[in-house]
Amino acid sequence: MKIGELAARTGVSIRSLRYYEEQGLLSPLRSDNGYREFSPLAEEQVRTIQLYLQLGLSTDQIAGFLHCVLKNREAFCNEVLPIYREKLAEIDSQIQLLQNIKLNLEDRIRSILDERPEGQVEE
Amino acid sequence: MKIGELAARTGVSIRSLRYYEEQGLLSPLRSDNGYREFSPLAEEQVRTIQLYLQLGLSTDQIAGFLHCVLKNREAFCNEVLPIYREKLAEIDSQIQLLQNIKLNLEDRIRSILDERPEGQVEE
DNA sequence: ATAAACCGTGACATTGGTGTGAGGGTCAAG
DNA sequence: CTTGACCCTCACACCAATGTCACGGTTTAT
Repeated sequence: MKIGELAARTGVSIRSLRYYEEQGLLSPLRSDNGYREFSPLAEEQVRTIQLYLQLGLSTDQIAGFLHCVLKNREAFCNEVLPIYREKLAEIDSQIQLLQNIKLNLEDRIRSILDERPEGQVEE
Repeated sequence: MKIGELAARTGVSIRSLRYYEEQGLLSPLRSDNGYREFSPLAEEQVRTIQLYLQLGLSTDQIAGFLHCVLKNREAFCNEVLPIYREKLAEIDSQIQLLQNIKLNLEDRIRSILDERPEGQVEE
């Protein structure tokens, strides 16, 4: 199938599909006229890529194990687990950072409300 | 004081101080030779800017109320509260997103460990 | 044969605070 | 007068996936 059809089937933009190829995540054949020709398997492949992107992995990381997970169960691809763990640690520290900011903001909001029960003043 | 001294006092890079000026957060005078001349008050001003940046506010948002909060208590600056609330909502949704990814990652890690108690396989 | 709907590549914009380097003034001390 | 430590502006790089032009070739249907 051509790129437009793949885009329609997956909901992923043509631009992104071309980018995935550039990053080594897709390897469509080329027709004589230069058009990309995707196998039917590409559809699932794209959904898999999207799934990993939504986990916050980079195309670089995905490229490292995509080949394997398309053929095997994830558990058989040794690249995956360390990347998941690394990502999890990263997420945890981001959450921590955001929680701290959140507490800080809540404090400050409370202070303002305490100090100014209803009256307001302009600059 | 000149920019180098302000940078040394606050720990903020010269580059950043110039950027703050560009964003309207600092308005140093200029000496005859073109050098920026900061008042002693600038030191506290920079610390205040840093504080807001660490809350995740943009220079644009900070510019909207910095003038006021430097002269009054935050509670008297009406711009502040809505921005805090907006930021808080944003933070909450980011945390939510990260929590979802975290749960997803933990599930997937668990699946892999369940499925592969110890044996590994190469690609 | 012509228009509409595809496809191709290349390249710049986005986000936003900061790093970094080029190229060039200013000024104080030796 | 020279050296070194300041200062100035301008401008590109970064991160990374995606949007969006421009410009041009191909295919399909009328």
